Amino acid sequence: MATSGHQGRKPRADVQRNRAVLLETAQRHFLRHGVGTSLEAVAKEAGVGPATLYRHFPTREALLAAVLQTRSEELVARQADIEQLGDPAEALEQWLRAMEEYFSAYSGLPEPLMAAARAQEPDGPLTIPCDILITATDQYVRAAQHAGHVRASVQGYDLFLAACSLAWIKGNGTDEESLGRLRALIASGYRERDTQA
Amino acid sequence: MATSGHQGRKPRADVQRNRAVLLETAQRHFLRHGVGTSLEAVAKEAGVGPATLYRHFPTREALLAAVLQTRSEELVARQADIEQLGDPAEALEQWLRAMEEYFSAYSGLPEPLMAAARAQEPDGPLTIPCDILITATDQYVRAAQHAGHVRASVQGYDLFLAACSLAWIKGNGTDEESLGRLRALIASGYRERDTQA
DNA sequence: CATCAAAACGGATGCAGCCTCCGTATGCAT
DNA sequence: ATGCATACGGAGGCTGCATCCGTTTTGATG
Repeated sequence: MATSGHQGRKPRADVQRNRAVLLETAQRHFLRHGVGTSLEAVAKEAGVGPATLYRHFPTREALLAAVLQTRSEELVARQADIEQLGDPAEALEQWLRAMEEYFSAYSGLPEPLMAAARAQEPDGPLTIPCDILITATDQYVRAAQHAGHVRASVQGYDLFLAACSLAWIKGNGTDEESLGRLRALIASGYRERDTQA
Repeated sequence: MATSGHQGRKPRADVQRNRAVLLETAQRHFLRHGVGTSLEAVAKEAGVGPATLYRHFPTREALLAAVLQTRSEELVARQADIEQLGDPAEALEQWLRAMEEYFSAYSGLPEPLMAAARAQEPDGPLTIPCDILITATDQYVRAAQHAGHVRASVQGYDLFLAACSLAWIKGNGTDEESLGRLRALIASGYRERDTQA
């Protein structure tokens, strides 16, 4: 699959190789140092000059989007699992957890996500992926609402924001205990009160 | 009052003047460009060299703490108002709003606050102020719990985190509508369910 | 296999911001 | 008025970002 389709031209060999090694190196650096890591360092460790990195990925956001692309497969896989259980409330909960973990992959990731989420026109490389996630969340929310498990006032976007926030908090070093309590607090905030088990 | 007390030495005149103008200039720059603003620019506009700024405030965090110090008076004033109303639930809610607005004063403020909040030893200039806020929040929470308005599992620290998150979200440009919904969601998350209002 | 043009590479470079060193100027006590 | 401690601030080293341009690599063609 990769970039998919057949372009008008055939891609050169080293281009693909450089792109691949850049992506892998960037992912490791993002993991270790957060998304704010030095792009020069990434280029150097990838064995290419800075210009090559910028040629492949014009902005830090573009590089980030490309790295996330590979990770998003996990999320899709999770979606398959989630949709197999019939309970919409449980599905929503698991989906939110999946998103939160996805957002927590690299420290500093929530910031650009938030920036992309509020962008109206798809000007940034992250805008489309974000919109997809928000839309997906909204569907889970609606399903749970239809089943009477989630309050009517809640929107998918709200819970996307909540997941982003949780990831942000986690990324800033908060202990798992407090994080768990906050997660529970949010859950009991969006759940319908008169749930008859 | 100022730095309070009587030191072993007497402070020089220009020192105090520089400190004052630096604080005022920094506040304006923080307001306009966020807490990540260029410190060199602050120094230049304050009419002093970079070294002077760093001598007065060794780190960005120190400068930030000093700037916040002046702002914290508003918060104290709010506390007086809040404690006058007898309803603990209402008091907690207003306190959380006050904190959120305080945290939203400058864009980028929540990050260092979070960093300071989890620090064990008071190594950072923001650690003490943060602990004060957390303790205060905990008192409001306990009062509301005692009155049966807030779930027993909730801790002050949790709501401090929540306020921080809301400020962070607001600072990242989210519209007031979504923000309001999320705020309501959190509120109905920490409130006790069987409130016989 | 030799040749060639397009495409990609990467070092060099300019810029901005951080932070520190050290010679100089300033303020305060005497 | 003098002297000394104290504070000042420009210069400079460092890191990271982003771009330009001479050189190299690649793959297509004869």
